[in-house]
Amino acid sequence: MAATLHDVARLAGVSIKTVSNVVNDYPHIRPATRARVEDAIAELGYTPNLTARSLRSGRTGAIALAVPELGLSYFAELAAAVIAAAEEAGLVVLVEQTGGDRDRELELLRSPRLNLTDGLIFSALGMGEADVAALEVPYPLVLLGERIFGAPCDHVTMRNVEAARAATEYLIASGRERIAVVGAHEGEVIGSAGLRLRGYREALDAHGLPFDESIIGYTTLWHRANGARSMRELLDRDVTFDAVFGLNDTLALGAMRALQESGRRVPDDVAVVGYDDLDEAQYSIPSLTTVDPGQAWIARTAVQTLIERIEDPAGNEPRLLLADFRIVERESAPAG
Amino acid sequence: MAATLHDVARLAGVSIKTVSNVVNDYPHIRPATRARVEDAIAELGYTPNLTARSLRSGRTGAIALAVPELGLSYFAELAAAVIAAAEEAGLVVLVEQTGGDRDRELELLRSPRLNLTDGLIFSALGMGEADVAALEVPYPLVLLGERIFGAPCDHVTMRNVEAARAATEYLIASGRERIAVVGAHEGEVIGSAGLRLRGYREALDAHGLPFDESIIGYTTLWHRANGARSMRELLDRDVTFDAVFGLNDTLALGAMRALQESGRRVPDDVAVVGYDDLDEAQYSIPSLTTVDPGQAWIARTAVQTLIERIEDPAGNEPRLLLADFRIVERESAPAG
DNA sequence: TGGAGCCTCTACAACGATGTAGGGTGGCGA
DNA sequence: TCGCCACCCTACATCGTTGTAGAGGCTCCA
Repeated sequence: MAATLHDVARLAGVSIKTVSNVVNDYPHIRPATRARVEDAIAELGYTPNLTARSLRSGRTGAIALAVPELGLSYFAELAAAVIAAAEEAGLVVLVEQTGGDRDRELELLRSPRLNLTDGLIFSALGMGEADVAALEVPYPLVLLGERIFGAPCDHVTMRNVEAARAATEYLIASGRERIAVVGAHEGEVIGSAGLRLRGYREALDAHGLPFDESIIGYTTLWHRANGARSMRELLDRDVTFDAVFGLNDTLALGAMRALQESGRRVPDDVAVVGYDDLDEAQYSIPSLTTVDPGQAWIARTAVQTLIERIEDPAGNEPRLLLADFRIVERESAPAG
Repeated sequence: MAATLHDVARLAGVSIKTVSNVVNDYPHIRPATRARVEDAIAELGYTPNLTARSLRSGRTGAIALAVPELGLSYFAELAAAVIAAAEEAGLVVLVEQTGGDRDRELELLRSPRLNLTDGLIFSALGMGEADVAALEVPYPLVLLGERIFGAPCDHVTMRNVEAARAATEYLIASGRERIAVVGAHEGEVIGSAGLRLRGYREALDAHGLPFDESIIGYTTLWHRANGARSMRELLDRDVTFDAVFGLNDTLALGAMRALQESGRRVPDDVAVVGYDDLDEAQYSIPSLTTVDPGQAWIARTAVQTLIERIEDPAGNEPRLLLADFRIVERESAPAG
């Protein structure tokens, strides 16, 4: 069994509290005592039991991160950034996958498993405005994503509408007029899909271009496979378009794949723009023009904000923090 | 503050142990008592404090997973599979990133942070045979990867040599004779790179083909960017080859990118085979022929094995468990 | 009628750490 | 010489839970 304070104390001939004081750098300890205790610690290979410390202190030193699925590159990169930021702050990260399923998300928020952690960074995908009450939880919570605004907790996210509008305007500025969309969600207005589609429509409106339902591709999960399938459906419809806005990079990459299979050249026949700036977007053929939505900043800010909430749960009013974005020009859609 | 057993007990007018018994489905409780306790639990919204339970029971219900980096798709997909398998067993997963750095790996193995968990699934990348002693740890440990064999712990991994040999033989069978490699590690023989290179050489030997150092591309981390860079270096050397074996898919995808940039057609001029069968390999242009190394099985087996070790730490001798592999034929290298 | 044995419940100790209160030292100034 | 204070250390209670021992009441059979 692992050594405890008790074992060390007995070996060093002091009380357990003195050992605890040595471990925690309490100043008033005679150098001789300290040395004796440190020797005993080294001899027994003592390390503090974090579970016991947690029980006593009410802090675990761990935070939870809930994402739909790590198999989706966007969330893998998000998790990587969150874990790195947490590590710098001395925290470890417990990762949960919800599958983007509303019921599992709601269940997770109430799950007692979370009390192994000091707080939660929660990327919602299935919940909607109606579930806002479920976010009123008795632990520090930072919300990511865009399903819900006006939540009773801090919210770190991106400027979806503005960024999607900018991406669409970038295509328009390069001379494209029939811009298809891949990845829209039927009837959805509150999630990434709805907001990005709104930005797209705003850009069309601002430039006097018509919104044409026949070049909007609908899908469910934003997988590569769905991007390719959605594009094939558009191609089968026999409509014309000279550009595609993929509502995220994986969709755009899948769509690009389907376009090229069908004999279209990218960007000559059809320009393609994505959204997320995944690592992979640099290495596709052609490389993908996309929106960098500020994910690195989001991860750092989410961790930072959660830490503030943990240290001061009452704290300020819930805040809404928005990342800056920028268009990353690559081959799939050169600037006009 | 959250309600405790004590609060529930007072409200229901019973002892805390009785409440504990209700919570834990101990059978001998009068229905009337049980109902009273359950009402009190509902009224106070009591949930058990897992930290206290952990301290008492010595189990946390969490396991740790250490990988080099979630930004690498292979490890993201591995983590997704491990978390899913753990969830089925009622465990949560704490994810650590080591960056593939030997010192950080060694530090992690000794870290007291791990005692928030019941055990560790450890994917080593920087450590070598010399560090085998560091794997003698006082907690259940399952090793992944191939840096170290003969470790004093269970080891779940893949048949690197055989699979790489099969991939190379697949290329040879399709008529290729000058097969370049991307992703070799200078002088390394014990890691994935060394083992896969060995399989490659075995295949060449078995078919009487010469091993030619001039068509071996060396890199460090297996990023797309390094695959592309390594391929550009090969192209600059002005050597000839009619196939490329990327030691993993991301390298192969980066290499394919560089090949096409230089005007080579894949697979007509150069066939490309990868290793890992990432989701992405289905959607590249052309889609990537690759080795499915049995990752899903590895994830399930690692979790299963770790659970067995947690339940019976003495248990059997350390085992070496090897996944089956298969070649997945796609466009980048059609069968001959 | 007197145990034996089950059912239902309680009191207490323990997991390993830390906060609080307080008990001895010794030095120093009055 | 006394009292005060700073220093060093200890004893004990506590965090919220579960295991152990056992108390009391009941049924049932001899």
